[in-house]
Amino acid sequence: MSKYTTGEIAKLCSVSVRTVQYYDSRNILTPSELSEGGRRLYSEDDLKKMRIICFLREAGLPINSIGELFAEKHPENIISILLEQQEQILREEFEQQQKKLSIIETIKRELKDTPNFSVESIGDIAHIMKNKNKLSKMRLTMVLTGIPVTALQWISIILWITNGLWWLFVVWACVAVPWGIGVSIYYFKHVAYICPECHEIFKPSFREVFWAYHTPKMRRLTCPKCRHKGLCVEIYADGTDSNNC
Amino acid sequence: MSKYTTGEIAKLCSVSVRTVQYYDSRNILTPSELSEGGRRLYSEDDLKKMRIICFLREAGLPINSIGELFAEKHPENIISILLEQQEQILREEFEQQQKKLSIIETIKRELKDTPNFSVESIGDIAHIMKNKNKLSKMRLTMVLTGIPVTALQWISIILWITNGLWWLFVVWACVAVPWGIGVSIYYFKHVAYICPECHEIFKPSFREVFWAYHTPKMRRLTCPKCRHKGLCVEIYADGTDSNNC
DNA sequence: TTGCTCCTCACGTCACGTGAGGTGGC
DNA sequence: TTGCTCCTCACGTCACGTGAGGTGGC
Repeated sequence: MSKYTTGEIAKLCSVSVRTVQYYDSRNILTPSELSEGGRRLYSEDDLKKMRIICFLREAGLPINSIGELFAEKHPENIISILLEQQEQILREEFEQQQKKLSIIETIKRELKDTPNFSVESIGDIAHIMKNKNKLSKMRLTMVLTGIPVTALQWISIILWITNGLWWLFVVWACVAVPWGIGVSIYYFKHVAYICPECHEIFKPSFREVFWAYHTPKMRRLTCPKCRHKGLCVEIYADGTDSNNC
Repeated sequence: MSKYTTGEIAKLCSVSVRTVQYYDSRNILTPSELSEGGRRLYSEDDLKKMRIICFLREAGLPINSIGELFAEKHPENIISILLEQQEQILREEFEQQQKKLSIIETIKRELKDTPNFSVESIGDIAHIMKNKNKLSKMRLTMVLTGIPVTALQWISIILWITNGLWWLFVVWACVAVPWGIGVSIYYFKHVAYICPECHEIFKPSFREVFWAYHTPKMRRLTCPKCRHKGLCVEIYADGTDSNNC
């Protein structure tokens, strides 16, 4: 029966000598024999065990778990549990990776598109990304509540033209006008804007918002802090004032 | 200008007080003021900076890099480099994740399919996974070299039947027989088998391999160590003997 | 005065890597 | 005898977490 030294085991398993020594100190794999000079001597079975340990480590299992596995009388019983746990952990890490990548991609895109990009712009991106879901949720809700109102509008118009039924249109108007005002105020209360110059987050007056030129995601406003006038990105903001967003 | 304490900054950025203190000690974010009692006081700008730091950390950037970024006079120049690096790292980690997951999936599958699964079986799986590519590469090479031989076979048969051209078939036989023997020996030299009982890796005699019942990936053989007779998984093994595989 | 928050050490995490200084074995 | 390998401390990594024991500020 051939015996292996620390260095031989290390080479055969493609790890460092230090790793083999470390596994001994942690009682993960203790050599089956010691030479008179105190050197570790590993058997063929030790080598096989080491190969299994390295393989499980490649799967990301922590050495403590591997140690427990081998200490167990019936390792078959706990191995499936360990594997399930590990798979769960890996899937969670996977989601984290996706998040990180999406942050990097977003910053890279802004870096390309924004002419005078500064480090502060990253703060703006953070704000936009974090409240993106809330903002689109709110926008979607508005569109959905708008559907019955719009439906009533068309029905009343058609009936007016075809049957001369004018009073339904009046009903619609009585509903639509307060609805429009209410929705606008609600929307206005839940958004804020980021100044591209000084990166201040501010809430302009309702009148300014109402009349300002805008694209789906931006609006031309004047920053109350630096007086810069230009397109400001719209973000979601909880009611009240601009300090708690 | 309002001032924030350590705890307030921590709460606003969803981190621990310890993290805020740690960033100070590492000179990532030092408070712009200290109270008379020696307490950290952060300004509005500090808060903004902290938010950017936390966001970059969410992207997985190491705090040292973030610190260097803010120390730079023109951070715009190095941010894209940092992002590229980080993306590279994430993509590599991603590949690692895939590898780990595939290992776990493979063990789980074997755990289901193998009736008397033991920890040693994991060593077999490691062997099979590691040499899978080499084995399928060798098998593919054999199939590819077989194509011209088979083509010649059919051409010679057809010409014999249609034109009575018998000598081309003789040529084919003179090529095919040595080719068949050569390929078989080559293949035999580059495979070994794993005993499902004692997990020994062994190379049986050519005759036993030749006559044994087999499936695409297994062959019914007798293990030289434990004398168990059963289906053994075929694996790739470099020439010579079974010790260096 | 009483909670609450904050302060600074100082050690722990995880799986080793990296020397330092000394020794075994061919 | 000379390289080479191996041995054991002991500290470093990374971004904090977790007490301990003491103090500031409402």
